[in-house]
Amino acid sequence: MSDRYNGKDSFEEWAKEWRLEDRYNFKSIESKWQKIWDKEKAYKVEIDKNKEKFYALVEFPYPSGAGLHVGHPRSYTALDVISRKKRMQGFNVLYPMGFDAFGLPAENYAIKTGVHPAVSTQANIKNFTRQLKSLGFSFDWDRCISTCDPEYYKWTQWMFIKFFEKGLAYKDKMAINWCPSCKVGLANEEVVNGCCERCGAQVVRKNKEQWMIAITKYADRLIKDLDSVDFIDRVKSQQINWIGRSEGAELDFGLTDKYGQVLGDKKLTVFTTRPDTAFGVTYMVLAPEHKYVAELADMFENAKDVKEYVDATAKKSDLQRTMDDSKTGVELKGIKAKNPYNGELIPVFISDYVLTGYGTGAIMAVPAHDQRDYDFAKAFDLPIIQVLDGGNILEKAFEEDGPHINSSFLNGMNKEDGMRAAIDYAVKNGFGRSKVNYKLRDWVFSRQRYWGEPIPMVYCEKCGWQPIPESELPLTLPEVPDYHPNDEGESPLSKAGDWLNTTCPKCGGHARRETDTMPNWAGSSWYFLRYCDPHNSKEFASKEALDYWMNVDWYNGGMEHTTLHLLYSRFWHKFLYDCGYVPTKEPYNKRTSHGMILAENGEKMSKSRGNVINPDDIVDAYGADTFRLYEMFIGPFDQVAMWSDESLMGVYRFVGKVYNLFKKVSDTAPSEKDLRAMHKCILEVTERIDQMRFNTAVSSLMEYVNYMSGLEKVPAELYSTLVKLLCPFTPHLSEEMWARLGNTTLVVTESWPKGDPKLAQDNVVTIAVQLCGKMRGTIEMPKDAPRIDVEQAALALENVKKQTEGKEIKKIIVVPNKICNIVV
RNA sequence: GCGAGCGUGGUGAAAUUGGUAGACACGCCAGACUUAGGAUCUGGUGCCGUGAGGUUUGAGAGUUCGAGUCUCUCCGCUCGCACCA
Repeated sequence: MSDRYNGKDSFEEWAKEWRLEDRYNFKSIESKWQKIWDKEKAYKVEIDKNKEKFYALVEFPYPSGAGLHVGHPRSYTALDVISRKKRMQGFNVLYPMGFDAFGLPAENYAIKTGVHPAVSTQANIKNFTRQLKSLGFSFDWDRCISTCDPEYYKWTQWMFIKFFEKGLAYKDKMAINWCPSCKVGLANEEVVNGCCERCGAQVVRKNKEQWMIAITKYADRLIKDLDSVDFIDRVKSQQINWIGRSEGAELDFGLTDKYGQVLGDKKLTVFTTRPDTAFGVTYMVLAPEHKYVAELADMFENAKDVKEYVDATAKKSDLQRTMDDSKTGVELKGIKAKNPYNGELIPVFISDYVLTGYGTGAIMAVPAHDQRDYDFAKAFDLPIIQVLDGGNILEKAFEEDGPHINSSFLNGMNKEDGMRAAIDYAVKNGFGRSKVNYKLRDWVFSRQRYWGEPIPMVYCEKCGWQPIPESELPLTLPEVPDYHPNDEGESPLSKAGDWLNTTCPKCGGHARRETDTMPNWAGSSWYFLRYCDPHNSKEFASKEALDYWMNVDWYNGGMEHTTLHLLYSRFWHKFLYDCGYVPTKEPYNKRTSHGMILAENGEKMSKSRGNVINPDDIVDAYGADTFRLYEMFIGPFDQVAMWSDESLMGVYRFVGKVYNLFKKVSDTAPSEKDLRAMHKCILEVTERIDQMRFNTAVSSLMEYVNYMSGLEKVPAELYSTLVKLLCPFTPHLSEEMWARLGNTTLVVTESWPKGDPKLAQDNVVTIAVQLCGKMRGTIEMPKDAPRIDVEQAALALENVKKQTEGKEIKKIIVVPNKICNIVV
């Protein structure tokens, strides 16, 4: 145990050293205990069925070249505090860390420097690991994983094959979001305001063959099962919003030539949430990309205008298309649509305000009750028929509810009855059906880049797309001559020579490998499962491990992942559940989210602004404990916070105060008042950690320390309780002071103090005295004093006497131990 | 436009959920001490007023013995989605 005694043989010899030294030397203290924890594997965890488990999870970082950001430790420290406290409370705590290691930056770095992504990624992982260890997090490092490790991505590929086998992964040629700067296709979730989430370049449409995963099949369950989990509200509502479920009906409108002659079996199907307004339809609109625009082109009298408009739309970016809300379009002259409710013939237009990807890419326009249709009708001088009573449609569309008018059999009905009647009529007459639509699209899963998981599929002329046999997994990344993607959207893997050619696993004939790779969201969709059993080479995780460790009890991460990683991984997990590979329907019991840390002036920290704070510098100058404690004290955990060097100093002073307080520790017995302060602090800190109110937990500790600073001598019991309560926040300092108190155990494995509410209460209370609700003074009373005593004491106050003189006292309200309010 | 949330000192923020507003910390002011350090310690610090006192939680109203907290109206801010039929 000489490590503990700084190399000295006994406690006494070591004590000689620190009794002289009165400066808080965080450097030697922190490196000393980090070494001891490492050596004793203080945070290693195994399945232990005699203990209740607790699985705490934080989002694993992408190991960027820039290293750790001050934002990372906010989340990591918070769950480290929770994990450490749970451990001290006797739980078997799994708190793992790993690396989400595939991604574009490593590849772009390779293009610039020629360094293989695997090499730079490994170097970055090493640096991140060093940084994380320097902060004293209680991760079980034996479980560290990396998504770019073939032993890991073998299972990512295996799961992709399961998606394919179940028909949920399919290849489709479709218009996708293309980032011309990253030269890569993007999922809908990766497009923010029409721009690439990663680089900010404007996204364009590109027709490409893509692997897709049918997340929309799970849309309803992804909404419904939110009821069974404890996620903060803004996460739930954002996910529900993103999935965008809306109920309505699909209606088929017949198509005719301009004389009303029916065009064979061509039907124009639309989705609407208000089929009950069908009597107000005065025209139809197709998205310019709608297949009928090409199929019926011969019939258009103004084919040239139509083509011009279609071409012009194709050139517009999504952003341009949504920014401009003036309504443009072209009538398809030569055809008409027939309203199945009243048989009327109405004109058909194309316009870019109708989106190709939502519903059927065609709408029935009800200008009286939809502002967009209204604007279009005004621009093209089309009739507007009001079918819901109310508003003033001379000015604008009436979008609220009112009784039906001008609507034949619907007249007089409210919305609910009208909807039912309209759909019943459509079903009976065979031109419609009720239908649920989602904003959520299937997941575009192909990336035309090198540094990702190869998609384990081959194409055979005879057999089509085939998965490679399981025995060939992992399909490792081949070497390529260069990492440049090209503008045609071909992956660097298309230059991989021999690797491309293989045999078809079905017929044995020639086959060619898929050259696209998976998105970086693939590996992170199931990493929490691998942590349960990270070294298993036969399964992605054993049933025993999954049964014991799942679910994740508490998952903290950024809001920016709500409609990306968090949604994808819930979907992925549900799929594995359906296949019988995981025991639970949802992966995470509880989800919380931390606020961002901004620079001192409230701006985002960024390299270009030059205002980035490097955790290494803070640890070097003030120590990990101060850094951790400061990040917990900086403000409400779920809100944005501004970095402040001056506030950091305040916390540093506090930590020094705790260190110096040790010199006053003595064998004296604690007084009743001392115990009150102690138990109050225990109760507050315990409760506040559970509620993630870390900033107020820290202020409780500060009050407790201020109390002790006022004492001549500090009873050892008070100080050792402080050391334990501080342990989740400042584990190094706590460990050192615990040892100096003469203990030979590790404080991180000690038990959490128990607070006694009875001992925390004072037997004298201060009661506020009010006159008509206004504060007039306070009185000291024994706790739970009888009402009559309180009233008398209150009335006896000088101030009260003066102001009640000659007035009638109507009533006196006494709130026990708090308030006495006299009403005159 | 739709959805979620917020508004309290010079600053970051507390407030046991309807019961002494401003805990804790930063900053500032005054003082002490010094082997001048990123010091440390003591006291003060919402605003107006020398004072007694008055006043105060974005603005206004309401409920209540009592409102930062509940209700309504308005103003302002943040985040997410957004021509989603």
